[in-house]
Amino acid sequence: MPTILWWIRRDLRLHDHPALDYALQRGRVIPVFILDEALLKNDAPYRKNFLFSGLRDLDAELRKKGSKLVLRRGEPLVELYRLVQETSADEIVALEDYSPYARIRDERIAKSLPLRLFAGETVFPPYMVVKSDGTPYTVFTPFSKAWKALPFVSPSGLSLPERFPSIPDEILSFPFPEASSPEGFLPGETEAINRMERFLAGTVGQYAESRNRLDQEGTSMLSPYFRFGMLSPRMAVSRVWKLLQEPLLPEEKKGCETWLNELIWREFYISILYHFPHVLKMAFNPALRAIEWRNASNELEAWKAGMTGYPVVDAAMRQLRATGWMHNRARMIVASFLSKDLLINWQEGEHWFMQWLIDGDPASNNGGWQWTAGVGTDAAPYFRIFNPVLQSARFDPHGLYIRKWVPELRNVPEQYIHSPWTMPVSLQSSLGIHIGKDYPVPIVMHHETRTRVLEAYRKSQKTYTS
DNA sequence: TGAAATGTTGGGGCG
DNA sequence: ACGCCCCAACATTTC
Repeated sequence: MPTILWWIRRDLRLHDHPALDYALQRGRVIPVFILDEALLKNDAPYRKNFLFSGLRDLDAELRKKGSKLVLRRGEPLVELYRLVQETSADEIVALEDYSPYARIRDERIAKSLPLRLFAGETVFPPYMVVKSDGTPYTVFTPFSKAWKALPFVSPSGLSLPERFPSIPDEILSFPFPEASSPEGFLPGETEAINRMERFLAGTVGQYAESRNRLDQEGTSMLSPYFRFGMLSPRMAVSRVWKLLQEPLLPEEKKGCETWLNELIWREFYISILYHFPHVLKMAFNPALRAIEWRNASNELEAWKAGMTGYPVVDAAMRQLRATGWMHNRARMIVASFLSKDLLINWQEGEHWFMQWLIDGDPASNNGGWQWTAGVGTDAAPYFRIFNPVLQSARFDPHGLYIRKWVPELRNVPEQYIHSPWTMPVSLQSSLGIHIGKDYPVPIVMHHETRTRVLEAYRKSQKTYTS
């Protein structure tokens, strides 16, 4: 009976897993995770904690079935080579990982070891969703049309065996690193599936509207689970397709379609990064690569710390630091503020998000930043500039989100909560909140920065065309 | 998956 | 009654 190493990377699940299904059918499965030493450095603490506690959860699930997760540390190629020798494995299976780093790594490994890859990070692999001439889509709407036209196959529903093959004790396995899962995000596929079912049973009905509300829990909050493959995207799409076939209120139908679209956006950006890996280094739009970004480290620091003087921006940036998560609408607002109002290179924000986001993923994060900065594929036109005060009033009408994350403004009346610097001094005194002392004066004025950024973008375009 | 600037319309106050 | 002005409300265009 052949021995097969199941190399786990960003697919911490047992359900709907083509590589695992294959391995279980073919022989004795040894689940392995290889901890790259680079991962142990002191960055991305929330994401790392979520991953580590996710590994523990997966190990616990495997132990219930008589197996376990073998944890190794070091260079993947070296460790896999050793493992193949130790276990006399015949084959290594894994899910395709489409990030540039992973593709290079896997290609190298496949040259010297029997590595067999299966699709599963996305519903459709990025090389499948292409135009008839084979070139990739760079605009979302045609991409999503082509995506929806591809033949969708629901997860096989293969039931997993009660018992997995046991793992011989002599296989070296490191102890799991200490980690506690970030607040609000229990790790693991059971939690992921429960969350999705709760979402589909309720919230999705108002999703089209409520997903934008900063003061409500209107989003699915599933991103960390997709990030680590604790939830299969194909499973999610299968569930939402099924729901769409049931009789639904117009609002519910709209909610389901909007959520499906979000799942397709995820695949769109995975596809963009797959076909255009250079977007990690520069703007997708060549005409906007020559923008003269401001070098304003004090303003960048104020943005990072949530001390810009714009309550909605500060609330969001503090939420990120405190929890590792930020509401999607808030991500757009703070990204627009950094790139447009402060005219600071969006890549600074991209890196900061990767450092702190529990769901940080190069494809979605880069895609989102390029979109907001207006320099990416199918990007918001660069002159589409968010007014942080209007966004705040529209999506946090009573200032509840602000009050939660910027407690020094807790008692500011609704009328002034989005722009506290407009409070009369007498009111500031009676509330005991002095703008400039207890909470910052805005570091820039939006109406002034608008013209500045428009000029900078225009200049880059002009340089490019001439 | 905007917002600001500019243009148009129509009702009401008023001489 | 009529024209004029103001301005809010809405529409269009511009960035």
